[in-house]
Amino acid sequence: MASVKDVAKLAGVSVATVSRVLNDSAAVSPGARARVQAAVDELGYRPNAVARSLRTDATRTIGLVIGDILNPFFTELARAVEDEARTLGLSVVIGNADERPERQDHYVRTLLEQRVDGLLLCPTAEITPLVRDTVAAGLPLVFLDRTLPGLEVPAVRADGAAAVDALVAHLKRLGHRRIAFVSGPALLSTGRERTDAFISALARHGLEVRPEYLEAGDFQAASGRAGAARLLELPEPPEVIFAGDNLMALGALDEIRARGLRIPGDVGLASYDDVPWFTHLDPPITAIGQPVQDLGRRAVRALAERVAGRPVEPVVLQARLLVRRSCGETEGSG
Amino acid sequence: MASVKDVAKLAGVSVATVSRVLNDSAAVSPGARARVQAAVDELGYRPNAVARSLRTDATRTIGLVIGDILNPFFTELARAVEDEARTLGLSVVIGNADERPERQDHYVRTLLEQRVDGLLLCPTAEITPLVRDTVAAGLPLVFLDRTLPGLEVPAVRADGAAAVDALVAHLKRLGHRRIAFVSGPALLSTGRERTDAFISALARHGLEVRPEYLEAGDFQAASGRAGAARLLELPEPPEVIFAGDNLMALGALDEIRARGLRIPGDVGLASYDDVPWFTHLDPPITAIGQPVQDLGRRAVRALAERVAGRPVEPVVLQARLLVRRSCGETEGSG
DNA sequence: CGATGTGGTGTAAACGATTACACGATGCGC
DNA sequence: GCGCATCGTGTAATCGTTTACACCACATCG
Repeated sequence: MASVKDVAKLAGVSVATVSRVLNDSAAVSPGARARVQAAVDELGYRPNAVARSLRTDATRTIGLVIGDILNPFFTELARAVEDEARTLGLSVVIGNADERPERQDHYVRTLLEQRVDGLLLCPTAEITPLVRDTVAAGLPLVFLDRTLPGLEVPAVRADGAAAVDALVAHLKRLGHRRIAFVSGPALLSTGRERTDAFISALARHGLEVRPEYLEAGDFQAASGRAGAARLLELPEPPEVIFAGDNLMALGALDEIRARGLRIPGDVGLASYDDVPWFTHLDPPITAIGQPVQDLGRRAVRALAERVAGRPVEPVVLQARLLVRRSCGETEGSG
Repeated sequence: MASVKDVAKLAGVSVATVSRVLNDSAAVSPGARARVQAAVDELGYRPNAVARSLRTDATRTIGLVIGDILNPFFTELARAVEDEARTLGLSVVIGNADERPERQDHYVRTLLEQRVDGLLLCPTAEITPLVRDTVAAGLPLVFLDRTLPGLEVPAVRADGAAAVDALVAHLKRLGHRRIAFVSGPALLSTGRERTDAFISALARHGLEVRPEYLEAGDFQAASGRAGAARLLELPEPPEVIFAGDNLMALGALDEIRARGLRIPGDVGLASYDDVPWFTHLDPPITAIGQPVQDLGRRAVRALAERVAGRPVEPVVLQARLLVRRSCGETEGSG
């Protein structure tokens, strides 16, 4: 593959001039510029980003470590990150942690070795030594969707407390009193926050918080199904099951269907996180939607600021309730 | 960030020895090895992959350019590719072409500059000059899912002819005669193949191929919806709509629902490509499933072979029919 | 007319790793 | 004790860029 030396030779100039033409970094005479361009075209020269990165100590690449690439929430998030990065001229290397801390660390390590300019991390579980070291080493880092307490790292996330409150209000209006929640892992900030939001929303609306209506899941479909099964076998089963993420909602849906129960007639279903196919189910699933596009874009911009050495504030966007028909019909909508 | 020089100084050896310890590339005395290890740990040294790549002319990174990251088929494919690559110690940089040739080329260009060791490409539309040049330049390349005719590039893909035939047989057995197909773009090999398979399956089963039952779509949901709308407004609408991919099936589903029609009572629906939520719909959607995991894994292995300089044969796996209930009940299953 | 820019260019030193080559110290066979 | 292989090590070149620095030619200004 042709190098700047080859281009220089063919154009009859020095490598410095070639580099100057390629980067517009200094004045070059029109003649030299034209000859360099011609040589570049003739040789099909492509700058070697590896060499450039070594010299400039910048890769124009960021890393994105997500929780689970098969979770449509993260897929959409990755897509948004890519889009924004591309407009900024950055490449994105995606690592799929598969919700496993050791795999998260694997990718963080690899990305570190690849010398990404910055890292977008959706942390899996608690702080690992590697993450702590990375922060300490001063690599530009931004948490996305999830945060880790006690680290000086800005986070870009969505707050769902108001939306959860609106959901509980909606359910109460429909006459429901017995509402169950299948939570995410307490190790994850999103897991904790959603549970807290649910509990305080119940309290605020004067509904009883029954411990047996709190099922612990792990953001995967199987746990949603298992949680739903336990809830539905309670002597007094809940009127509505609220799942802490879309995968657990899917699991709960399976279990409800497998038992031959009807939604919302026999039991209502709601989900944290909205995914496209929720609207295609019968009935469509009531969900709490996060501004995923914005989350991704803002995270990239925040990281770019950090890479440029500027301080950034945490970003908190608002999730919102999307009322559909899976918890019962609202007057006027059926 | 610490470099080999720092490690060498701290360990009291030369950089060559450090490198030898790190790569196990030659005999090193136990004492020196231990001192190097200690220095590495103390400094938290991480090798700079950028420098290493420059010197060794290998990045241990492959590129993957997919058609549309929001299409669950490609998401799953990307996941499989990542998994296999990881076991081989390779990193994957994903580019999302969004089904746009210019965006595909953008990523190919970037990946070329990043000097990936090889490229997995799900080509969007016809051969672009860049792709032709890339092949000519000798970069290890493997086509995945889709192929481009006339290029000396091995492809890893799934053949669906038998599955489409089985689908038509299944539909015929259920008493259906009027079967419509919403095709993918004829520019894509997968679009063409599926249409051909459909037409010859009809012929083989003695069913009429009616031109008005062939709707041209583009693998996106909107075109599936539009195609279904036109089909359903025909004087003699089809008994079953077979969509050329999962997104168009989604669009068709929307249109069918919007018209208040029942599946399969009023019209049947089948889809090429299976996605997890098909089984969660009511009724579950009959689909043709591709061995996505295998496709991804085989593609990575084929590319690794090419990178190693060994020739590889094209790989053709078989898609298979997954009978569910969206085209009518088979005896014994309802 | 000499001093002082300034525009255009080239030379060579980095960046951080790998590795060819050279070299001294041992061990071994004869 | 000599020759020779082997082991362990260090020096320095190299990969393909960018860029500090030096330089020359020319214009401008007092």
